[in-house]
Amino acid sequence: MDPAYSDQLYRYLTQTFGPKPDLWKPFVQAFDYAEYPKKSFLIQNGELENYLYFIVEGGTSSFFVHDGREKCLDLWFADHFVSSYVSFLTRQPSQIFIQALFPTKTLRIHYDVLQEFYQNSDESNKVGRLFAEGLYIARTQREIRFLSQTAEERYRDLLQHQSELVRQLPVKTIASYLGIHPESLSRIRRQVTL
Amino acid sequence: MDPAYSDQLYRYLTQTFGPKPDLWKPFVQAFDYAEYPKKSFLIQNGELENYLYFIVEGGTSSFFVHDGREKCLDLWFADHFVSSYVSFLTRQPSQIFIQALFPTKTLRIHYDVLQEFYQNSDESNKVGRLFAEGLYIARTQREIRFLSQTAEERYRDLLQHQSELVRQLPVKTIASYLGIHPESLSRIRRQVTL
DNA sequence: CGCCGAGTTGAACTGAATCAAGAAACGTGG
DNA sequence: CCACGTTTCTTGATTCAGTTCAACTCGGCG
Repeated sequence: MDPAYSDQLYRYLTQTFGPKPDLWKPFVQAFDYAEYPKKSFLIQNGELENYLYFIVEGGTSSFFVHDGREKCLDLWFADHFVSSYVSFLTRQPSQIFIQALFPTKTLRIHYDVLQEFYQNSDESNKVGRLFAEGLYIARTQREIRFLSQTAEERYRDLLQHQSELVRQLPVKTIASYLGIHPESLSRIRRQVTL
Repeated sequence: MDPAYSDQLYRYLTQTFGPKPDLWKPFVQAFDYAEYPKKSFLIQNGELENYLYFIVEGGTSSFFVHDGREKCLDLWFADHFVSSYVSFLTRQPSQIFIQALFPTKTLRIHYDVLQEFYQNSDESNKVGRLFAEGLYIARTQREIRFLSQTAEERYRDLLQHQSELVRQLPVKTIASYLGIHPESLSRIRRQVTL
């Protein structure tokens, strides 16, 4: 494994959760490298999620399929963690797919290894707590947006705050992230662009 | 304070997070009693959330107001924790209201006191992690339901799994929890009951 | 060159919102 | 304990956002 990847994870952890060299050194060691070609799956519906992935490069979409259409729950890119976290936590089969939107490089840690950290290291539980709290906050904010904004408002906000993302990703992916169908986003784009 | 309330919290913690007498005894001590009349607010929009509440008796609705209509995020009843948790965690003003649906008795712990536990007790971080993970799972499941079911399907499921709740709460509260307006739930009820 | 997935457009449709009005239930004070 | 005013619930008519289905275009790629 390119040690630069480990350094990237180490830096991310230090910046996000504080400098804890005694924890981060063994923690980073516990990750192994995994690469996913564009459109390949980190996990599929029905499988058990055994990993928490740190995205070194690339990006992923988390979605489930209903009536043959993809329903996106979130998108994650470099320097973020991704996982079918409900499956990971509950040890139940995943309801969702996670797919690489680009060729994606990850460092991943196995469930059993993370549990060892939680059992043996006090600080790791604090990190786990902060991580889960962050996910909860993100989900709540998204729910508030869905309950209070129209699809067009959500699209305009995305354009304003994540315009690179809108440029790089296909319409169908953006539409799914916004909770609408590609045809609808296509119409919204005509309105908004003109 | 009625010591029975502390016992109830102690029992809940032991059953949910495991028997940890050395942690639970001082932890339960750190809560104080607070009572909320029906329709009173545990917290209002714009205020900073300083408490995490354990509901001893009664129930609450967490909602924000958009275009003059209440948008419910969740309902919590006896033997559960409730808080404007995003405000509590981020120390930013609350976007939401929490209102007592019935006369409601709570034990509540102050933010500063909880932080002391997190700093001084290793196990408390594990509990905080498990708690946040549980909230994240609940939010995710709710988002999946919203993205894959119609309002009528969500109502039927609620009837099936939480019929007492549907009986006890006003239509407008149920409607808000289902993400629709009272007029729409009224129409759905006509369909479903017949 | 031909094909195939991605994006766009149109027309009809649908679930739920909106606005308005009336009926029922509630609680509050006299 | 009743009377009154205020919510709450229901119903109807209309509108609207987004879906559905189908047809067509475009750009890339084998």
